[in-house]
Amino acid sequence: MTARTSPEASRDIPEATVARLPVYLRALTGLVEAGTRTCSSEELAGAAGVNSAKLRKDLSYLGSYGTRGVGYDVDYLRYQIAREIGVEQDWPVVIVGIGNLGHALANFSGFRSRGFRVVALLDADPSRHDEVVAGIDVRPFADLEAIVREHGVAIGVIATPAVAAQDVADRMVGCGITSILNFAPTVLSVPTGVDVRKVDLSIELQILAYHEQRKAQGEATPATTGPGDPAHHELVREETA
Amino acid sequence: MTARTSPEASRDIPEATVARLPVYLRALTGLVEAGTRTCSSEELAGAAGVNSAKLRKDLSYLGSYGTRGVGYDVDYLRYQIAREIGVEQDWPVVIVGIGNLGHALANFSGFRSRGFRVVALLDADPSRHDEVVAGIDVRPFADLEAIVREHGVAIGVIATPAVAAQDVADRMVGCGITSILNFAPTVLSVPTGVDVRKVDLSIELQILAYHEQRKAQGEATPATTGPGDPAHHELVREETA
DNA sequence: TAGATTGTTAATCGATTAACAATC
DNA sequence: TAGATTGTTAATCGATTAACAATC
Repeated sequence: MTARTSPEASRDIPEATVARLPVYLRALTGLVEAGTRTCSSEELAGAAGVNSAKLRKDLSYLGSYGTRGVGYDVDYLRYQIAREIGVEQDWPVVIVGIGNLGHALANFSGFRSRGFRVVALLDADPSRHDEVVAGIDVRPFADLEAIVREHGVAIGVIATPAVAAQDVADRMVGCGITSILNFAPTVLSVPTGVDVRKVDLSIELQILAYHEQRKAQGEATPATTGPGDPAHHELVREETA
Repeated sequence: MTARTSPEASRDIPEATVARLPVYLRALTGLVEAGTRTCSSEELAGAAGVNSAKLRKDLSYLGSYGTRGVGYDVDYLRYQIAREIGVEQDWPVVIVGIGNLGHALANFSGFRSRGFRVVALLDADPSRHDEVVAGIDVRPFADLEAIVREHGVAIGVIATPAVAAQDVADRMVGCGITSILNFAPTVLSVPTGVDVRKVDLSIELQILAYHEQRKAQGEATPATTGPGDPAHHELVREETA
């Protein structure tokens, strides 16, 4: 791997901070594109949607990349965060399951610009092996091992139906993949040392529904109204105004 | 809204617990479908991918729905959690932005079974207004207000490009939507009282990349290897085995 | 009654935040 | 020097976990 420039600074970054670094990176990229050379923690925090105390605390885990009284050099800080995350280099990824969602993921242009390169699309369904999606051939799932070996893939994306996901994960782990992004609505079981992150549409919506329900409860509650009922809606409107 | 059966039990559920309730709900639905009548916290926790102490603590915020020495009635607990989340009723949602991702979301079958009903697909691009996606007409974005009023929509999904997302959010908020699920890679600014949840592919992958990079650092580090390099891959494989 | 399992307590851990000394 | 802003401290808050009394 690339030589480390600041070997000790990167130890033990809290997980909550790690999850925000990509947000800061994106905000900084926006500032670079807007031609901004320098920014304060206040400005950057605003762009990232956090408060400035949290931002400064987060950045302090990486090192001291700002200048007191001045702020941060946008481009320099962007580079340092990208390096810390590890996206100065390109990570090869495979996507398994080329249904509607797999199509959308394969066509997602943000991959390339943000440190990732889709090296293969795999699907178990032979009828999809003729397709070319986003300029990439869809290949049989059986090719997984060969592709992972050939490209040194460490990150896999699962976009299959729920029933297939555990099998796909097992095969991925079996051939050396140690990070999985799972879009299938299942709990995956993987050995220690393998990271799984989950993106789940229903869960996100249900979390919103929970809070929405409670907002509605805070209002006057005519027994006959509810979400989906136009009368209910007017109440929501008042609360928001 | 529907009358509350246990008015005091649902106050102040911690956010971390709220985020896990949908996971428990899904696990319970799986158990119901498998014909399981009763389960212990240990079993349910296993199915949900958490430890049993956390599960019991979480459930304790809802009330006492288990029986000591016996466990939980699967169907009864499933109902109580669904009611608590608010998905015993159907929430009408609109999806704005019918590109690749919007297509995938519109076709996502889990909506219906999990408490949501897509009542409209909207897109600003007139060339898409002929399309029918998942049996639903794609309509002009200008119809948003009328649709929200007609169906009492409280939850909106944004699947547009990043540049359009803030405008879409403003319009949604303006016509009474108070919960937004945002797939566009932008920080949305919304007034207090409006909930936004964000799903961001690049961020998830970058979080994985960070950990992946650190796994690689723990190994022997021949200066010339890195991810994407087959030699590197063999090292990853050893760590996982 | 004996065994099993919940619901709760209390200790621990991690994350957030405001305040401010350091310093440009 | 005076004003601005970082990096850090310390207090607070929230989440996790193990242990166990309650009780079926």
